[in-house]
Amino acid sequence: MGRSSGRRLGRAGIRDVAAAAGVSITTVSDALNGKGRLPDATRSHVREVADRLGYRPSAAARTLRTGKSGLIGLTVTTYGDEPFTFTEFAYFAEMARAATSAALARGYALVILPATSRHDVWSNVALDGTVVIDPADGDPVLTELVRHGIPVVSDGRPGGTIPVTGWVDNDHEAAVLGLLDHLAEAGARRIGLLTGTTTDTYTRLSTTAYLNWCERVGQDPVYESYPAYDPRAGAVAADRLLARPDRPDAVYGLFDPNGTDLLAAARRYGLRVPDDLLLVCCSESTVYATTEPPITTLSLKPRRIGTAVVQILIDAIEGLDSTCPVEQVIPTDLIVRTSSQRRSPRTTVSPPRGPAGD
Amino acid sequence: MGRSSGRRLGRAGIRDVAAAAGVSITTVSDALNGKGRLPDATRSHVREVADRLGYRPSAAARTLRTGKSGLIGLTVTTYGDEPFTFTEFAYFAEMARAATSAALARGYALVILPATSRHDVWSNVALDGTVVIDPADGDPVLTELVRHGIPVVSDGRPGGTIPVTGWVDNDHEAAVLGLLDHLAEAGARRIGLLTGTTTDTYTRLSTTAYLNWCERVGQDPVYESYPAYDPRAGAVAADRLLARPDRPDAVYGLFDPNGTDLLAAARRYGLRVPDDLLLVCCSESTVYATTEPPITTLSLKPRRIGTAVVQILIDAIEGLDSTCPVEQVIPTDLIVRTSSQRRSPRTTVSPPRGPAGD
DNA sequence: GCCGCAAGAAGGCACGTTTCTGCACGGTGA
DNA sequence: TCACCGTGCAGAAACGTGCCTTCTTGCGGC
Repeated sequence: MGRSSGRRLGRAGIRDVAAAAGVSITTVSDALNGKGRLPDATRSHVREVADRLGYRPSAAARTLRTGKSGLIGLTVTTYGDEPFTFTEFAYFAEMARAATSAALARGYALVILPATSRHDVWSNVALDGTVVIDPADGDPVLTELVRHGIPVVSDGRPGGTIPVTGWVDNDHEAAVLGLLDHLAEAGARRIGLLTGTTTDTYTRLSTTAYLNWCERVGQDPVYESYPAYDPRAGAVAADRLLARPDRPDAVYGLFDPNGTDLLAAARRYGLRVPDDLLLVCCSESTVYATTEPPITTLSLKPRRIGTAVVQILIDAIEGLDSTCPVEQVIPTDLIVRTSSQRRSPRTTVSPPRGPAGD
Repeated sequence: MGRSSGRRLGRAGIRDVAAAAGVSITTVSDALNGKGRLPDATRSHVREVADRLGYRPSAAARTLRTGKSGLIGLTVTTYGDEPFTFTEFAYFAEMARAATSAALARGYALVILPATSRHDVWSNVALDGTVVIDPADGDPVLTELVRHGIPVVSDGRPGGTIPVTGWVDNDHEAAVLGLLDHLAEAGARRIGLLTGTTTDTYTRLSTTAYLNWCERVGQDPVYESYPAYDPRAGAVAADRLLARPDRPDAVYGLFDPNGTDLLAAARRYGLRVPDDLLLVCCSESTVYATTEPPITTLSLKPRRIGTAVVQILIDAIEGLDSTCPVEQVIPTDLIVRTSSQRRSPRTTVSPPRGPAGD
């Protein structure tokens, strides 16, 4: 007795609402959650009293009771001890935005958790599931999560043999092949690649696709690698690539800032784009629409990926999943701009061998 | 009896650890949390057993008991129904990164919550405090939070008279005045402004500072406004500004993409930068270091802001706060590049610096 | 020999919710 | 009249911690 109305330390609890409405706790719970069998009169009465008291159910108590927190972890890759990746701001921002939006629409919220967080931080938040961006081979965090039975959906194919709930990814191989074909069609004779030294799946798949393409068309690979997390190293690598004796007449840069870096390097060597050098880079940034010249970009469609990842994850959380892991491939989008469009009318380059389409 | 070892439905609980270690629940709790008076032998024994069982304390139960969740909300402004702001990707990413890092270092995690979320989503997550980015005048969400006694620290001065826990902001007025002085010193006679139609504090303060400066030096204001959330409108507005009969010979753009937009517009009108037009824009993006020419930017130091906001908030949460609201002003940083230097003595192309620097 | 003291550990309540179970009651068919 | 059933609601058991209180025990001082 003294408790329900006497303890006014914190916010109003469900007991206070029950007392004020003259009903039981059960009735309040049922009325507010739309459960049980109650006449509409009781329902509205309870709701009104709850509103009047400013009652908000305790998320912690509800989570404890139901086992569902409504929280989804968003694990971002880290370089050093800093979260996020340096080179893909626009990708991450777009992806996170879409994921946040999609989660919210289904009543979930996202918790940002860098992959390097120690276990105590992870265990300090009740997660219904986790989105992992670009999981590393045998990621210990990922293993731990799966071992604890928490649904995990990754952006990018998981490296090891970890039984993940599902993943969403682009077909990086097809994207690179199509892009290289596009450059060849525009007249490129020797296409170079600006790639990374990191071992993530995206870099690996893209690079091998490039090497395969080179082998198929009989071109010697021309590429430079640099640690993608170091923004300054990108400019240096771009410079190296264009300084080579076997300088390419077209370049594809795997990372977001490569476009401006390559453009600056080209300028430094007096190369005109696209006349002397064709340029494409993978980026979600809109600045490439207004550079001089505008640069052709490959978009990985982060918004579609972010949305798909969250949908799959929440389906799994709510038990709507199929038993087998859900794998979804999102098509990429090559936004063709001036930098990859040949200027001279037509140089007949024998098309290597059109496997698909013309 | 049957309960502790019989119920193997979920993860191991504190009871299981107590049973396996042959001690009481209290002892386990004390041993793992470093409380109570226990000999080191018991402590290490309990820890070992807990590790062996893979015990993770339930975050929900702990939150329910202690009233602390270790979660901090990160409220981002929304345009339409999409979270985040379109125009400030780099700022937001940097700020969020720093905030995440700072929070993590103190054992907290960040929850992304768009400002337009309805109340039920907010109440579904237990927050110890909230960071609000760029609060709007009389923001209902902000009011609600403060009314519920949740500590709130904002990035940017809060608009209304809401008794917020604290805020961190730049001195936008000083920044703009210094920047305009810099342009005037570089030889600008008529400085234009590319500003926004939104009513947020940043836009308002910067614009009035510009108008004040104009009045002080006796220059007619020359500015164009556009809805900052529409990326395409920026290019149009930049064009309008340079198409005016009273065309400025220097322009400051308030938003991130203004640099490339203005550069493109200048090119369109045959204006050379910086010879015919001096250019500065507010941006955290590194692309402006490698544009042609490199563009002078005003950095708002989002990393310092993000860190400061989180520190103030956590201090308040943990009761280390002073009673009065904490206000902290972060100095801005004008990164002078070619675009705002008149009569550059000679355009020496410097090779890119090595990654280690010197 | 008894009392006080302190270390070590256990008992049990409370946090606020959900939900299972079950009671009271009025109407209805047999 | 009685058994039966559906409706409207209440009691109380969890959920898994943290922590306040209490109990036991060994031991030294008077």
